[in-house]
Amino acid sequence: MIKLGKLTGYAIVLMGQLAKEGITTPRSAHYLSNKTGIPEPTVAKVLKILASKKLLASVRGAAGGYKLSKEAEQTSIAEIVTALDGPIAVVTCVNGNTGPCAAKGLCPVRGNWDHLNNAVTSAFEGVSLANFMADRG
Amino acid sequence: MIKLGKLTGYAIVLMGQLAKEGITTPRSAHYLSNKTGIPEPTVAKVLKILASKKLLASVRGAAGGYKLSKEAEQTSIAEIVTALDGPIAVVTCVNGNTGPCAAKGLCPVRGNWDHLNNAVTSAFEGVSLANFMADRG
DNA sequence: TACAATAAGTACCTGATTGGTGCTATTACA
DNA sequence: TGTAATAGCACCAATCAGGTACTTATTGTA
Repeated sequence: MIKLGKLTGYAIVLMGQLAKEGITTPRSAHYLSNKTGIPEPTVAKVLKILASKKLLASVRGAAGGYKLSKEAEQTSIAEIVTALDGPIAVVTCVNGNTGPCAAKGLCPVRGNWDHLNNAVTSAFEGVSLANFMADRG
Repeated sequence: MIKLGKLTGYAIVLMGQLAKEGITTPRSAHYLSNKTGIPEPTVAKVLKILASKKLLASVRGAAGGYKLSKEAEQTSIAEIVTALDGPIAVVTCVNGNTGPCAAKGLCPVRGNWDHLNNAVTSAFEGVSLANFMADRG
């Protein structure tokens, strides 16, 4: 189904929420859980990952929380996806990964996966978080 | 990881092999297994699926097998992916699917997934099986 | 100085998805 | 009539992702 992980979906939703709220004051996991309906432990997990990848800035201690580390226009969906699901790769045997591909020498299309991979990657890079928020009533 | 299913990878490899061999005589699952290194039962399964989706034409009986139902130029990767992994959808809550999205009313980016989805879909549609075979030594 | 609120980090459990296998029926050719 | 091949099931097993819990670290406030 080519689907992204659920967590990636949550990440986009959460960052979308933060984009709406602005980047002034940090928001806690508890607050964002209420706002989005995503279970709090899961929200916390996603936010931690995003913070570790520098997509969110964290403020520790009482009255702390998370906020966007840059404007919504500057953040591409590709960055969020990469943070959650790792590098965008449609098949496991793309370049570099020599081990598990049993059909190494036989694969008649070997080396051409990159072509497809780049197409998908640029599709994600072409959409920013701000694009996501744009045409909404 | 945005990855396609393994079977989808096999499918592209197998169709690539058939493209190389031409569409004259049918090739058996046994033969294709030898050629590609993919285990025979798995090859059989993938070919069955591709045939049921009309991407391959099957010939039953002795000396039977599978061949491409159309030229490699006419077959997009999107068709193969759709046959194996179902419709291309990056998240489960894209339009129509109302049930499982718990954040229905809350989701701040609701309705904008299509944007992303279309980008990915056209990326797959833009690559044909022939493209895959093209620049190979 | 103590306490409360909150993020950071780690580890684990569980359930769904998917890859893989096997069996039986059916078809066609020699 | 026997053999070679696909068709169509149903089933098993393993991997992986989602979710949860627990502990530690940090900061503001009383």
